[in-house]
Amino acid sequence: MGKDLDKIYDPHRVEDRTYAFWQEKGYFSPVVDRAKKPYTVMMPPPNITGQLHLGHALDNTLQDILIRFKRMQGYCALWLPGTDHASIATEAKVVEAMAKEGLTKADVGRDGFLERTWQWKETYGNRIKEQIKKLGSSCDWSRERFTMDEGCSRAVREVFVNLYEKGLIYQGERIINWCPHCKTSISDAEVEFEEQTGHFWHIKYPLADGSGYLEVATTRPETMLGDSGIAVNPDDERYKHLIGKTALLPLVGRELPIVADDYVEQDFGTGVVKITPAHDPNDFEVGLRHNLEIINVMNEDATINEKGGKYAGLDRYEARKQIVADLEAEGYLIKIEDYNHNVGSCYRCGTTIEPLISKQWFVKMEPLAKPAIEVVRNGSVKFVPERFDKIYFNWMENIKDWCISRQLWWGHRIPAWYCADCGEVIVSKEDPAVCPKCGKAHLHQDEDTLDTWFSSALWPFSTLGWPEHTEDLEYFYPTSTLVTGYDIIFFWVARMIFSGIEHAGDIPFENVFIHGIIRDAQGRKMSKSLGNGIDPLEAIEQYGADSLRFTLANGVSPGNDMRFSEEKILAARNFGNKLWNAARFILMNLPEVENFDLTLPEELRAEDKWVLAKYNRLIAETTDALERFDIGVASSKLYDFIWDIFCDWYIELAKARLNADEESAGNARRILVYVMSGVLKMLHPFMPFITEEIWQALPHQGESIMVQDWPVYEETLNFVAEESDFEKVMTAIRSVRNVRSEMNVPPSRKAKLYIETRTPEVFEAGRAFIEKLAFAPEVEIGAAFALPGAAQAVTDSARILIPMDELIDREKELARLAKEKEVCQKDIAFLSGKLNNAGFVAKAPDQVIAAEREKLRKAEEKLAIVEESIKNLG
RNA sequence: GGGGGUAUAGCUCAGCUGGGAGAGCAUCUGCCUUACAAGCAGAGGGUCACAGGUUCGAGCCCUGUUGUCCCCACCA
Repeated sequence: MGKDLDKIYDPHRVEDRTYAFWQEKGYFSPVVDRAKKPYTVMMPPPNITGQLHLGHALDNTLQDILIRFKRMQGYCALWLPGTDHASIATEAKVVEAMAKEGLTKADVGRDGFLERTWQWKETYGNRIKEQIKKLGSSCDWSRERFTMDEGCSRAVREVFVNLYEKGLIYQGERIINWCPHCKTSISDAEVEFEEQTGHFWHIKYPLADGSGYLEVATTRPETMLGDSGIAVNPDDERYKHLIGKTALLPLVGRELPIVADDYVEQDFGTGVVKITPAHDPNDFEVGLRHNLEIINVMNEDATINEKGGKYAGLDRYEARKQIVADLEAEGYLIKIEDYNHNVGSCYRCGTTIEPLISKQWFVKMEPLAKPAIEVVRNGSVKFVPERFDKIYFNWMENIKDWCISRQLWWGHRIPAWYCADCGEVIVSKEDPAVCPKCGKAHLHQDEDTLDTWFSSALWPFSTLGWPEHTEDLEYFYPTSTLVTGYDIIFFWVARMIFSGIEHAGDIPFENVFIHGIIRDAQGRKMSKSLGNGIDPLEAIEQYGADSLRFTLANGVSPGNDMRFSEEKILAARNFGNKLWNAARFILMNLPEVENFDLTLPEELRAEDKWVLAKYNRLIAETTDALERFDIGVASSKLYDFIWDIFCDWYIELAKARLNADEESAGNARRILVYVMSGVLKMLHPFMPFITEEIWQALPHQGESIMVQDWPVYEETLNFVAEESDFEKVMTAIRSVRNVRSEMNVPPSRKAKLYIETRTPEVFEAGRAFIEKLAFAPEVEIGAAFALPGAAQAVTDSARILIPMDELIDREKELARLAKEKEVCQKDIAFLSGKLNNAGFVAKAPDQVIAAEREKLRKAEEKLAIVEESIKNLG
């Protein structure tokens, strides 16, 4: 890393090399140190289904910012990375890939399929890992985990068996959500509802005694093949007399008992409901209450099975058409109404789910949810922003049992065995050789695997070695902060919370930092079908990882979605370049880099104290914002300071000194380096590569910026009076520039300045800067000047006369001053009105009143100076 | 049906515990003032969605209305 920097920062030259350097040094891998406090973040493991998208980039950037910040603050910081096997999603991808070769799962068999899927994991898992590295993520690769690795799999078994033994996992016949495309059950959380336009078919169900018919309305006529009853409301006068009688199922002829159940609402539809226990969750409940037969009429691919008689083999929608046609032909169809209703679909493939009765494994949720609600209620686990706890409570308090078995091959196989001889069910951590009941060896393992979220739920502790009591687990658990999107609070966050409490004996994390999703410039969700997604790797390729990170961080506001656009990343790129050039300037002005005095000089000048006071405040504000997870605020504070305070002002001021006497120049250099280094450290979590590159080039101590101490606010740098004095000089400079600009005077046209002021010492101290920055070959400071032909710049502490060669436009000048006067008068009226208000003076805090008095004083002073100027003109 | 977010400059968004509205981009003007034209110096531009209320004082707190986005539930 040389001393001379290129004119433009080139991320390509820096990033991979720097990342490798950090890794070599082992900075990402913390060693358990009891003298330090741990700070732990578990990376939400990306699915191995493909590649990272911008959402991952955001999630990763936020985590890296926190972990780098905490590491610099002296915590033993662990960020543990990994990937998720994503059972259903990955299986679908592999099936799809095989289909291109003309193969199916059945062709290759379970073992063959798993072999292919592990191969997939190898390829895509590694690709994702490389992508995470490209972002600059300082996660500990030596502790990298995979949800199906040996340790995580062991944790899964341990948990399954523990829950089973406590009676919290059970097997049962329930209505579950079946995806006919993925051919597996899915949990309630995995179903997405969407309103669709459909129909209400009104059908005659004749009474068995021939005394008439009941009118039934249904949205899914094909399910009638599985009807086993008719229900009406017990209080419905229209149908009361029919309760206990039977009706005949059209087309099929089955007798259906007519039962009374509160579930039926009298004023919805016809008030008569056909009951299909095998294909509707509510009907299932009604069926249980009235002992109705459960008739499953569907196959796993949503075709009608043999119970459907002549409709057997037809797809569900084809069957619907036929049935409706037959009903009509036979006179059972009364009418068809348009009807909008919500239809559930599989969150992975979008296929309309089919509620089916099926034997599955479930987790009994209520006992687990209770303590999980409590830890959020009592503040042990905090959501940031807080409002997400409501969403969490709402879900947890109404939670239903969790269907965890999946009819998939890729995943953790359910550790249950069935004895072919005696029918015993064995649930065990170790594979059993023989049946413990009958001693025979005819065992076969349950074919199903577990919901992928079952293993993700254990992530905060399974990754640390649980169920072993490892040193890592003892030290790093509970973890500190979980960073994730609001879209997986139910899937993941909630399940980690109850799992942590239940199995690891403590909350999994203290804070849940929730961010939104990234949308495109028009605010649309990024999606493959819209083709509006932005590939983070392309963005990095084009603008550099730091630019991407800064864009994401700077735009984030906790819990809210953000829009991503070319303009924003361009602005971030420009910011990096600004920083780069500031560094170049400093370096160009350093006689040597070695043996440079990194401390502050004893003697500080007005502008030094001014910049140090600002810098000091920046430390407090940035640190505070980061502690509060206000990442976007922290980044914009840094941006503003670097651009406005440091580059636009302090560097410009320093230019006036660097060619002056050696002592002043030397001090200026030390302050430039001091402030720059500090700012680089604070910016490092956001833009790790460029800050490292610059820091290495500047005079420094230590081997890397990422292991430097985080800057600390110091009371001794809080130069309040000097700061405001120096700002008088700045205001004067701005005011002169303003006047010149309004008069269209180019900087090349110099003009001498005469400064009338009551605080000449303040302007005396700023003389050199005024000359340079207000384009004056010479500055005179005094109490009174008589220069009738001069333009005049007015501030609340000075009247500055700018004599130009040519005559000024007296009318224009008068108008400008009159406007200034008017503004002053308005200010005075406003402020004195406020201060004369008895209520304000009596009730407002003292410091507010004092501040208003000060404003009034300044306004009055400025008015006096403006009036003097006007008089001077006339 | 229930809950939540959001409404601020042409666009994207800040605005900390209530103390005279800010940034970036865009627009206009003038500058190659040798760190940076990926830049510098200026300028214009806002009834803070609407209506009430609390307060000495409201973009911020309360109530209601409207627009918009989202989550949950799911009556066949």
